[in-house]
Amino acid sequence: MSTIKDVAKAAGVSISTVSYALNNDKRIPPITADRIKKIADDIGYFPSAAARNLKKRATYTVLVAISDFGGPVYHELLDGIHVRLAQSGYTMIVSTGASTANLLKERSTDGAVISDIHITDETLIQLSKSLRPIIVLDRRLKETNIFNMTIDNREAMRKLTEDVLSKGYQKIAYVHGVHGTYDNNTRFQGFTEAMSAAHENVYREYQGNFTKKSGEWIGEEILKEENPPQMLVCANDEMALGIMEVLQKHGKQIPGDFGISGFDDIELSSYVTTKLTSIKIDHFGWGKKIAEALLSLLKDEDAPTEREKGVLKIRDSY
Amino acid sequence: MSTIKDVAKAAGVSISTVSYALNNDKRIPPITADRIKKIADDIGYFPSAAARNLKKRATYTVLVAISDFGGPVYHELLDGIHVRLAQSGYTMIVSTGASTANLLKERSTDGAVISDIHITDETLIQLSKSLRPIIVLDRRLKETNIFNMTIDNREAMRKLTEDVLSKGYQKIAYVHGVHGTYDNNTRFQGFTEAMSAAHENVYREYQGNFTKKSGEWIGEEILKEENPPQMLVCANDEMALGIMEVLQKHGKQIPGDFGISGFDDIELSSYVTTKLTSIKIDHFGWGKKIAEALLSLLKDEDAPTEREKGVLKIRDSY
DNA sequence: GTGAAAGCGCTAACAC
DNA sequence: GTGTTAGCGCTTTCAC
Repeated sequence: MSTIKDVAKAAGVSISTVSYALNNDKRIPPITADRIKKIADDIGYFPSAAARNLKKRATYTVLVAISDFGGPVYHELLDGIHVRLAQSGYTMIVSTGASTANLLKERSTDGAVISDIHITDETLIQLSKSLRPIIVLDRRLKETNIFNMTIDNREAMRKLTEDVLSKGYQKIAYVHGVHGTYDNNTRFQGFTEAMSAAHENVYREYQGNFTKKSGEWIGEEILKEENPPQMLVCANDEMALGIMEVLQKHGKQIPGDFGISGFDDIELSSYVTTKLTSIKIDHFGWGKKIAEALLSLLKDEDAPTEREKGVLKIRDSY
Repeated sequence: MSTIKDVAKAAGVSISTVSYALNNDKRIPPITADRIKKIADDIGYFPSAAARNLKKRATYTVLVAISDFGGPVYHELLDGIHVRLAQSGYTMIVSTGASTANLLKERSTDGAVISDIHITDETLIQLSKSLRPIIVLDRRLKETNIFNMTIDNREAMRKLTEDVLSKGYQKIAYVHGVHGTYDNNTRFQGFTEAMSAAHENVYREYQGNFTKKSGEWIGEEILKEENPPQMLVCANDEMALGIMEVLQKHGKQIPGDFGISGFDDIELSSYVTTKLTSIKIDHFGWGKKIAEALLSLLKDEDAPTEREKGVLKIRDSY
């Protein structure tokens, strides 16, 4: 492993000249610079990130922390963030679980995007004191170095619920995701808002955890009920898909016997026979906006951090 | 942002004592060590990764490079790697595209696991000279610091094809994934081996690219044929699912009019009505083995890098 | 236009 | 048991 010293020696110049040349400093004439670059190349020299980071107190790297690699929603979001970051020469790294805490604490990146409900608010607030800009996607936090970019769940779910209501549905139940999470709370808020406005009572509430499995359990539960709901407004697509699968397997018609709606409009919905009515989020576009905002924050500029809108995709499931 | 100096000053000791205390050096008596740790905590001190990395010439971080965040196969693999790495105090970071090259070049991690066909062999070989252990999952490379851990595609696909043959199928076609990739090549090899052994001709070959969309196109193509194949052995599940969807949508029976098989046994298969016969890979377990091997290599120990076996999951699609 | 040298925040050898 | 100090590989100020 060669260092800048080796290059300097091989080129017969000082290490500072090598540094200037490699960083395209205008003081070095192109001829010299090219010669040095050529030599560096031949030697197989690459600057050490550790040394540069230490000296510059910057890493040109951004961390995106997610709760797991399985979620169907992350794909496009990560792509969106990555694309925009790459344009500006930033490196994006992704982590989960314990790794995330390590990376944040030790300032391995210049900024971070957090979408991992396993990280507590307290940890984040503590960390925000050493790591400058942190954008959170999965909660709302009012803190100096923390910026919020969330999806306008409430508004979207209100619209969806209004649409359900307009179709004449009664006995409308709500299927919760993980209790206490931003996404679940705000989606439920939008739902109740629309229900109250229409003077409708919430017929029943089910407690799921955003997974397809939890949807399946709820589906079984519904099958056993004497007076089941007519309509199931679900906090996300995966649960809706789970419920739908179980109900259909038992001969229920959707729509007909039951109406179902989701949220997120995940790609999976296209693998399924009855197309799910859902809220589509442009995760790729949103990812680009998030990166854009983070880039501004890294330059100490203000950044727009408005809520991302969802659009109602009416299909066949109610 | 506080440094080790601040802690030393606050504790009235030298920076080396702080360093020793924080790294649990036995020379520092527990009382002192605890006092110093407490102070570090109060100050909100965390060691800088950059400084430590530079000094120790190690990062205790491992990179996993994948080709995109969307693939349904990566989820469990990443979880498996992460779990094992975390046990040994290593941090795992994941990257795609341009970011991967940056991280590898600048030695931001101590080792790497590569599953990204966009990275050329040449790049990898060049990089392997500075970054010590690299495990590749998506190709076979014989190079000093590069280790191969691949799935035994050939053997698995041979078994599957033998099973197809034993069911009496004729007019058997193969659906290729991305041309030239390790996975596609070796799966096709296994297929042809079994076919030759049974003195069967390959009825037809279709060229897909591992995506569901490409499966759909192939499905359309098949519908137009006068003498379509009876059986479609696909290089992966996603293409098989795409074909199945199109054929079923046009009233074809599976099995019956067509038999179909996949490879990978992705979770998605469970969203679909006709369960796909496929090769199940224990990606989580494999991930743990990969991490185990990398950990050994990082300690300069030998590592077992045998091929991962797949198991045939016979279900309903042929 | 180029070089000498300081210093980023740590670790660890060595001295006491 | 604790402190002093060199040095990891760079960037950048300041001289020349």
